[in-house]
Amino acid sequence: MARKHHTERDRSERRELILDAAMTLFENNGGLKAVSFRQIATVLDISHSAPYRYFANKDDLVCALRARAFRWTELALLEATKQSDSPEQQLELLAKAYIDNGLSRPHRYALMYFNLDDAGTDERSLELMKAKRQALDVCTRVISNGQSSGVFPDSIDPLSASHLLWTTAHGLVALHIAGQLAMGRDTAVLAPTLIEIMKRGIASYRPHSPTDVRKPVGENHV
Amino acid sequence: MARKHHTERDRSERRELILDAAMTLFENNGGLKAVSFRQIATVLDISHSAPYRYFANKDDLVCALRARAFRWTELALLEATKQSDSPEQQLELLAKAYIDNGLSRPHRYALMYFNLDDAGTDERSLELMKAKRQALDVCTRVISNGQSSGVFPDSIDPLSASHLLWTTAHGLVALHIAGQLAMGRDTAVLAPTLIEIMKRGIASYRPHSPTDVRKPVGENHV
DNA sequence: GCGTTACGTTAATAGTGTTAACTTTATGCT
DNA sequence: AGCATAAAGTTAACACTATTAACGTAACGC
Repeated sequence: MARKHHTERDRSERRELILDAAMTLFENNGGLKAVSFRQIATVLDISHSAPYRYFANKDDLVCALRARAFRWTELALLEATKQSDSPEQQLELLAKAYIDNGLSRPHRYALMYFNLDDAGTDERSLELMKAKRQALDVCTRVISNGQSSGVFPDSIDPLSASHLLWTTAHGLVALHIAGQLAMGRDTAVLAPTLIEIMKRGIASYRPHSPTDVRKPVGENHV
Repeated sequence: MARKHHTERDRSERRELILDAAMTLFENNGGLKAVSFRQIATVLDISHSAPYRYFANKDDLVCALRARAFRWTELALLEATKQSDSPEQQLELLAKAYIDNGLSRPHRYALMYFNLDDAGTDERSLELMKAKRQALDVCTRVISNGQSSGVFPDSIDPLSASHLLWTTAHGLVALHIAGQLAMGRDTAVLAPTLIEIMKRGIASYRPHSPTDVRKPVGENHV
């Protein structure tokens, strides 16, 4: 029974309702396997093909779920940066928040990353890309602020630096939740070591082309 | 029609045949979605439930596939180390081989890692763990050799160092093939930067208490 | 030769994504 | 007001999937 429609707001409300149900199924049962149009329809008490009016197919729905997960990540990162005003501490808090978030919610983390991107150009893919970008920007801004106030060396641009940190943190979290890092070594020990090494590495890093070095960096930073 | 049996060799031969078919389906169609017992049975001209005599279920079969992928990785890494006798060059070759391998075969890489480990204790899981461990050991040996000959600092134990390098390389490859690193930054540029930073970081790294890191750490979980 | 047993087969169950054809219903227009 | 329209929802169907049970069959050890 279609109640009301034609208003764009109502449509997206129902869309969100479907996503809510899908995300609940995902979180409760731990995995995409438990997320099916039929299960969603059951909990929402609608027919199993009704969600197709809102999502072209399952990939489309999953894409929206992933965007949601990235938005939650952004919120967690934003929350972390509010705990301090010092860019240096903010960066540390950011790393900690990111890693903790990933380790404590492995399925959600896998939802975001364990998936070969189809690199679609439709609306949903753009929404996903935007969500990813906004999460990353939290880090980029902190680095940018730190460089402006002279706390961080500006031998590397903020976006590249963000990508480097993201890459490093992702390696740690992804390997851990994939069960590869449980071979006697503990992630809790590996993480600080990795962070320490990255700090020292970045501090002493100079790009290959000498003209790019705008500011000499000392080894005694950190 | 059962021809011959009771000989363990024949049984594992047929098992390998099934795995061959599964892997071919996987590689050709790019993903686990195309790997089904029925498709395997079709190409092998057997009934769709025959493979169940060799694999308890699909997870079991996939587990065996993953072990295979790790064994191939080990072979690629071994091949790389043969290109040089210097541990320093070997480590560089290792990193390059690992990254190239992952980037050029994203689906196979995803098969290995994009998957939350059930941490099963059955025979198949042990086979998988062993394959992983043997691949990692290639790196551990190179580092160990380098330390013995004084080329690498021994401020960190070889296994920990291997994990660190693995983590770093995995972050790069995993993020790239998940499509997250295609935002203007090129992985080909990011990779050398990351390697450079890691080199500098490890070179200047000193553990907090020198005896701490050289010993494996117990299972204090996060 | 004969029973055991692994191997293989068919049939059936239950669940999935997806599409098509149909019905309902709220809305905007006349 | 009434009516056409288009969105939303429904049912039915198709073509897959994993998995299991019941049933043959052929090779091996005895």
